Amino acid sequence: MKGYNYRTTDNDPTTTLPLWEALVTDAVGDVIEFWGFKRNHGRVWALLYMRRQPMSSSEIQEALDLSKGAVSMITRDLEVWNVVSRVRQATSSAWHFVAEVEFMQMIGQVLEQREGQLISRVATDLKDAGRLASEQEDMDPETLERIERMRRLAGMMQQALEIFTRTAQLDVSKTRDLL
Amino acid sequence: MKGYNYRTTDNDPTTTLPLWEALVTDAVGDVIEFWGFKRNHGRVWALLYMRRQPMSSSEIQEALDLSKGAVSMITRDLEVWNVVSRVRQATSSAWHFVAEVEFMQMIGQVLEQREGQLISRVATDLKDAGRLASEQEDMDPETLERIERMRRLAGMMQQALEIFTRTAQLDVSKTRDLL
DNA sequence: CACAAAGTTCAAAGGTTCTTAAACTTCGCA
DNA sequence: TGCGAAGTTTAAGAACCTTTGAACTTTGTG
Repeated sequence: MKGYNYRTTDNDPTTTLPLWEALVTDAVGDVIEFWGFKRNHGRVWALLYMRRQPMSSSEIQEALDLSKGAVSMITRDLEVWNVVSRVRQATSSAWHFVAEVEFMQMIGQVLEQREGQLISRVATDLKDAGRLASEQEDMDPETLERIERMRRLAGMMQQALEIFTRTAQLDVSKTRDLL
Repeated sequence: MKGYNYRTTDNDPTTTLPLWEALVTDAVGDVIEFWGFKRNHGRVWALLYMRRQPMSSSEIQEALDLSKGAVSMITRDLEVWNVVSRVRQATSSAWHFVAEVEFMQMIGQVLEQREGQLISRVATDLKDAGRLASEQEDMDPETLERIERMRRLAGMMQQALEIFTRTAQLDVSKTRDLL
């Protein structure tokens, strides 16, 4: 269990997260990491989601033990993905952040575009390979067929992933009131 | 475009793959890497799938420019996942490898188990977090509700991934004759 | 405008994962 | 059994990704 950061028994001068909050932020961090994002993207989102109160960069930094630079980069990513937004607080001149709730939707979108790029590159490469192979003399026609099959395999993966992302978003909208 | 390894114009003494084969193996390598496997798992499988002929370790090693140890480890993984099998050739005392065709199925299985472990760990952690939080005095009941919601979020992801893997396998069986 | 606080950037450090190469083990065969 | 070839293991290090920290830029305020 790596990276856990909880209040120790001694009276630590730095403000650390209570264990239950650390468990939640790290759990979300692990899930999001599985989907190819950074662990800290999930940790920051989860923290903001739990504390309704908008939090400043320095509060996030302290709570999750990150550097100033890391908080800046992570919040920018989350903002671009529309899962966090930046608000002004009357009491302070610094920006504060709040969590949006379309988390699954965001995962779906980002996966879909990452995967779209990949698949189109793969499709081009396999098309090129097929063309080059067929120009070859003494080329086994079965080999050409096998290249074609791999192309279909790639297409199938794309379809399957699309189904996944669509399902994820459906599930979310079905339970929108829950999140 | 990283890692491409194709025949250059000069007459290279080492036996390299013709460009079209390199395109195919690398394309499959990229796809498989996206799913969290190693690029070389995909490259080896694709090579074996294209050449029907069973290939020895040293042939694979030379064709894809891998080390002896790498070929040993990669073929072991592929064998464990049942996408490659080891056969004896009359002409040689060395093991030879052939590709099985249940490639999507394998991806689904491995993802499902990896993801199963993750989700069950996350579920426990969130349950613990909820328990600890509720033991806290002056705990906001909305916060408890939010932890509960994240637990459902994790469950939804599990479901969505299950749907994905099931769909992938369905797609495969629907087109079994194709691959 | 000037200063301080907030926010951003990026080279370098720190981690993690992958690959290699050499030592080691196993296998097949005479 | 003994030898060479085949196959496996693993420690070292290469490659890759993330995070840090310090310099730099921007913003807000007196």
